[in-house]
Amino acid sequence: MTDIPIGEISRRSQVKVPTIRYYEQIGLLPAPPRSEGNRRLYGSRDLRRLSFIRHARDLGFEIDAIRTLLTLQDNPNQPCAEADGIAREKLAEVNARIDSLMALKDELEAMVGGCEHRCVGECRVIEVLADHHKCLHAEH
Amino acid sequence: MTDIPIGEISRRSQVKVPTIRYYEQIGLLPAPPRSEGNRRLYGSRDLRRLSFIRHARDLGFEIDAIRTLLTLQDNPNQPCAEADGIAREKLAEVNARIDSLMALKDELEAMVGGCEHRCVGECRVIEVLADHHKCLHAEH
DNA sequence: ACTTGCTCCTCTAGCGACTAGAGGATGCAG
DNA sequence: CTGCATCCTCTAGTCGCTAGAGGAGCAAGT
Repeated sequence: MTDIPIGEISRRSQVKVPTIRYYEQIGLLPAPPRSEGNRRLYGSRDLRRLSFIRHARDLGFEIDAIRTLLTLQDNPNQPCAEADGIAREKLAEVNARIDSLMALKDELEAMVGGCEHRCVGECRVIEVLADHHKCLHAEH
Repeated sequence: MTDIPIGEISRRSQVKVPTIRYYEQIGLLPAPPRSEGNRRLYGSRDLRRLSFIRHARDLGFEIDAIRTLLTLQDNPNQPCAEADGIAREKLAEVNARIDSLMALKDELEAMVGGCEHRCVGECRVIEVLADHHKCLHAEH
């Protein structure tokens, strides 16, 4: 499992080629050795690291948080309070985002449902956007 | 309700001063007349437009969609199918985002709950991120 | 008249996390 | 040996702002 070219590691990790190069550039992925023809050659360690990154990105972790997580992963003898903290923070963030999206969903549903499809002058979508008091939720 | 300076219209519309200037720059808000001392002077029409924009942004509409919505608002004699369509699209998007955030929430909760807080070597947070098969949801 | 302190002006550069494209080198199959 | 896929580096663009420099205008107090 060694000497994997960038295209193949891209396919296997589901991370696009330019993104992999970008990760190298910002120091998230170590620069791999090169072939005689100057091509990057990756190993299975890199594949694991890339999959880790991709998975964490999918879950909405920011690059900086991932950087911390990767450092933790590299020295496994430390207490994991920090990793746990990062995940907890993310969880709180996700919950907040769900809440506001649910409110938004209600509002959009009311907009779409309430419109009689005649002309813009009477359109509820436009009306609601123009006049905040027509909102279901007053918070925002 | 005329000759409102940028700071006041910012306070009233809840849109930050640089953002208002940015909206002018990208042609979302018309350039207002200026005072002798070259200061922007807004009217209540601008206030309504800015509130509309802000509200739509809060609801997650992109600038381009808002541009369309504003054009529609400016000519109220057209059928509103387009505005309705934009709102419907947004609704579908929001629903999709809620779904994926709910999945994410489950996953994060399992991570956080499952960790025994000893050291990184045994941390479930790191483990789950490193190994996709430990996920609750296989889709991503 | 002068100073203080606030608001405003323009301009440029930066953010995050990529993505797109130019222009060229390498590698491999037929 | 000819195509074509893959790779390289480099720069610039995306979106929706945000930050900061450096300066001008304005209103109130002394």
